[in-house]
Order: sequence, then C-alpha cells, then structure tokens
Amino acid sequence: MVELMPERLDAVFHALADPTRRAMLRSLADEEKSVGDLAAPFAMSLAAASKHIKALERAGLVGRTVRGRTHLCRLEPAPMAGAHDWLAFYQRFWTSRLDVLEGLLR
Amino acid sequence: MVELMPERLDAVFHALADPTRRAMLRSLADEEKSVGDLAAPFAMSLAAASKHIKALERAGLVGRTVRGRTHLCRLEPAPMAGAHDWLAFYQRFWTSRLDVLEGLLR
DNA sequence: AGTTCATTTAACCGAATGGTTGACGTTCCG
DNA sequence: CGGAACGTCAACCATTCGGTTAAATGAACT
Repeated sequence: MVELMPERLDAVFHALADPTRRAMLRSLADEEKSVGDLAAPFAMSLAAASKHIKALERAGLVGRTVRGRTHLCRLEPAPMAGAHDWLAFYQRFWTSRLDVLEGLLR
Repeated sequence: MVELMPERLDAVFHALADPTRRAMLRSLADEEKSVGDLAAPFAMSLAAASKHIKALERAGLVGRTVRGRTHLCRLEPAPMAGAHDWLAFYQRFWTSRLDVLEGLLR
C-alpha cells in the first residue's frame, strides 16, 4: 500500500481529470519525450502544453531532465500507485457478490 | 475491463480531486446517507455540500433516491472501476523489475 | 392553514483553470 | 558573431470552481 498524502492525491486526480494530460501520459508510457514532442499532437500553443506538463509535474507524475535546450520528460508512475490504492478500497463495492445481488434485487 | 468514455473519466477524476468529495464517498461506503447527514461533518453551508454531491452525481459516483423531503444518497461504485482500470494500464510501470532496475541505475 | 424541516436554486464573489499572444533566455549551428 | 530552435515567463481573457447568503420549493407536523 502506497499511502499518499491528501494534497498529493488532490494533485494527482486533478492532473488525471484532463484528457490532454492523460494523453500525454499515454505518450510517455511509450518513451521519454521532449516538451515539443509531447505538445505536437495537440491543437494548442506550446505554452499551453507546457502548463499541462507542469500540472503533471506538480502531481509527481512526470519528471524532467534538461539536456541542452531540450527538456526530456519521463513518466513517473509512483503517484499513480497511490491513486490506484485509494480506489482499491472501494473495489469490494463493485466486485462483491453482494453488490451483484443488490443490483438484481433493485 | 470497464471501458469508460473519456468525458466520464474527466468527471470521475475531477470529482475525486477534492478532499471533501473523497470524504463523502468514504462516508457513503459505510451506509446510505441524506444530504444533511453527508454535509454535517464539513464546515460549510448546506448549499456548498449540495454542489459537491452534484459533482459526484455528474461523475456517476453517487445515486439519489428522493423519499419525502429527504434525499437519500448511495455510493455508485461502477465508475470507480473504470478509473481503477485506467490506472491499471500503468501498473506495469510501478511494479516491473525493470522499473526498479532503472531506479537503481539513476 | 401555518410552520418547520430538508434541500435546491439564484446571484454573487474571489481564486484557479485552460487557453492565447508576445517577449525573453539559452543552446545549438552556420 | 548572428540567427534559428526549444522552451519558459508574463500578461491577459473567458470560464469554471468552491464558497457564501438569501430566497424558493416541497413535504411533514401540528
């Protein structure tokens, strides 16, 4: 169990609540990418994409290594484990046979 | 796998990004509660709490049954499964031995 | 009928969000 | 050196958010 402090959990869930940011994470799952590479698929300014990346960094979901003039971004999955664990608490509510039974009775 | 449409995923993660709303869900995990009961633990107006509950309803995380003048709220866990599944895609990144190895090398 | 209880709605406020444009460092390259 | 490439920063704008108070709805209890 990876216990995550509540403010960190706020930042993680908030970061995940945006489709652009989720797509960026998917993209980083394949390989590390520069800010420009990350921004390329989206119809928005580089500055806007940069803000999204900073939101991901605030959540601890993305790390950055500056090499020369390019900033290399990589997936930092640890906080996701925390969010995953938080959700797992409720797993019994959607997997329990009791839940299925209740669904049938209603 | 419970595939969740992206807008629904937006609403779910956004709903989870607030500590008040997460606490309300915890509270509903114990038993169904009225709006007033849900609002009681928090230092905010009933109207504010009502808005939080509506955010949870928009995400599909909470259902409501109006009986008389009281609204009974219950946990609706299905969308959580979707969010949980979305996160599970990244699970390999925080559980893989490769990840641990990379951590050591860095 | 009148009042009280449970909750929503409406109007408003300040702060944060997601986007833009333009100016500004750096770094690479000729 | 001079310029292009990569990215951030600052200012601005419209929208959303999380909260407030006050008024409105609807059900229940004398």
